[in-house]
Amino acid sequence: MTNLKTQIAELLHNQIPSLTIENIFEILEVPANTQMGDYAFPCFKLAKEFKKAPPLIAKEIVDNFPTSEFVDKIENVNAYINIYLNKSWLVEQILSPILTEKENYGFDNSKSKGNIVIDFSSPNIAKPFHIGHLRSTVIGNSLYKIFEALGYNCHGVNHLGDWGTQFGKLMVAYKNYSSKEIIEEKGIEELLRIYVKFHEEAKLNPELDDEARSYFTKMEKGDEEALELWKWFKEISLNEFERVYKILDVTFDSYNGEAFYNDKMTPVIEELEAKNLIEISEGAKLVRLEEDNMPPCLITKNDGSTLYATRDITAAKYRYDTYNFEKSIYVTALQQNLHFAQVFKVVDKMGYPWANKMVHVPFGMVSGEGGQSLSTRNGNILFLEDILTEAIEKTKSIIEEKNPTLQNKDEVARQVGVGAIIFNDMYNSIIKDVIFSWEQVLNFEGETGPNVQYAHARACSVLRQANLTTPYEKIDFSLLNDEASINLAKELGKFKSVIRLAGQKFEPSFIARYAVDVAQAFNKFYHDNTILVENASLKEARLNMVLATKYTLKNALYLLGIKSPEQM
RNA sequence: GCACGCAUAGCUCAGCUGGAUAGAGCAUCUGACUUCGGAUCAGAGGGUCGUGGGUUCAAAUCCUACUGCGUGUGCCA
Repeated sequence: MTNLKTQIAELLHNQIPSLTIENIFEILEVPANTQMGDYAFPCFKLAKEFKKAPPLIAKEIVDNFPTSEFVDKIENVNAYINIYLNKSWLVEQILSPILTEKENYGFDNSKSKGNIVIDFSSPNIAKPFHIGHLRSTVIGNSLYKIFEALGYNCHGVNHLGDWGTQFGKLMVAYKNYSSKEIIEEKGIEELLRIYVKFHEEAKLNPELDDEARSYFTKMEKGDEEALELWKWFKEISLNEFERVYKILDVTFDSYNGEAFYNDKMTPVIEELEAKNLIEISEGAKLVRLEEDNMPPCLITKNDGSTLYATRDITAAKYRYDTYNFEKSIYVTALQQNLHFAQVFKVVDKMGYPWANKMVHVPFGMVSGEGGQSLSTRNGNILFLEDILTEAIEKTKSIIEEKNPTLQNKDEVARQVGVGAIIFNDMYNSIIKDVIFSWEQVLNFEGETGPNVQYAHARACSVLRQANLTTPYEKIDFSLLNDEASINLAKELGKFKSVIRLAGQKFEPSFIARYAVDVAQAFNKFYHDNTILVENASLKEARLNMVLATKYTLKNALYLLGIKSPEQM
């Protein structure tokens, strides 16, 4: 499509030499209504230069427009120049590249554009994986695939929350409310119970918080008993996480969490001091950010132990040294906006020019129906695994009803059920808050993941029933001249520019919206046209359209981290 | 208080760096192939784009003030 648009821009450039092809390209638009052509060029901006009314300019350009093999008609409506392309040329221009690239359509697999580090998922150890962690995991995973498709070499980092005062809390809780035996038996469930209990008790007994802090300080100083417990809790949690990542089909290149930076922070603090950025206030070390309109960034507490920001600044530096990144992306909830603004600013003040390559990608919060919060501390939790299980079960019952003879139902149910959850989380702009609703998550009709998967499965089904023999070079694309076919082709042609935009805006939702658009255009095409017709050349032409749709849908879903079963 | 974010149909939201009658899905109602998968398709109703100013030939989109909601704001992450 981009190619098409460039060619139109070149034609117009011959008529309006004062504008560059790039300028014209930018002004060119796709009209809201196909009745108004395939492309439109508004002439308002030419008024000053030509010193004429825009409609007159439009008319002159149209009158002098040379005949072209791929422009069927060109006319002006007021100040707009509407361009109607030759449809068989249009369809061929779009479908040929797709049918050449096949499974790689849309993807630049070169890894030639440099490194990108994506910090995502990053759950806190000792807390179960709940619905709130899903967003970071799913969005980060999608951005990883989007940037790979754009030609970058991505590195997924699971910055585990495996260090910090919370461990002190857990240790105090363990000593007071639990035992080795119970935790060995119940695992993370018990860790959660005592963590919640700790917060309840600490409200009445603030000394508990002090005790927790001192336990964490012990950890930082290398206390053996404390570290032993820490290691144990971490193992229990990692097992749980791995199970969920497997269901979601998400992987990481590194699990270097906060603890990994424990022995790397001292040099960074010294560097901050050497660069005169540190001020000591009430016993704590901090970096003043008043002139940047932000509160100060705490580097160490008054007992000398480190904080979240200390570890993130250290991690930022480590990642640049290790990956020499073009971008370093942090996918976390918007509550952390200030934190990352501070961290980025401190890195900037340290004089590192790559500070502006760090990006925080914030997303909105998930709350329960009725708006209750779902925080770990108050124990009001929707466990992700329960949600996934429920979605998979529901999918299975739908399959039993609609397609009882399907092979490997369990695996397909997993792909569709999980796809529904993932899709639901990324269909809207990620900054929007999400109110978790079973009704919405388990709805598989309309703008949903299963709906897109269904369109893909239908395409596969038709292709299975036909023998596609003619190579696409010999297909007569002029046979695909009905409105539904042309609209579908146009939709398919947008894929690459959609991926580019999704990357620019860090918005997987662009891909999700696009997948729905393609599915809808395909459903319409499928409904209006019988594909397996007698006329062999018409059948082959339509089958190639189906094939191109299949590649596009599958690849779009892939970018979201969703599988495309051939049957469902 | 200050900072940041959000505000479009009954509900959930699109609307690309301003452009021609503001679009989907859900929900409600009506209808559809004796052939390829009805998790589909077609149609109907439903809008002072939070409010007031401003910039512009042109504003849901940009600027500004206000209102409402959310988040954050020195020793959690």
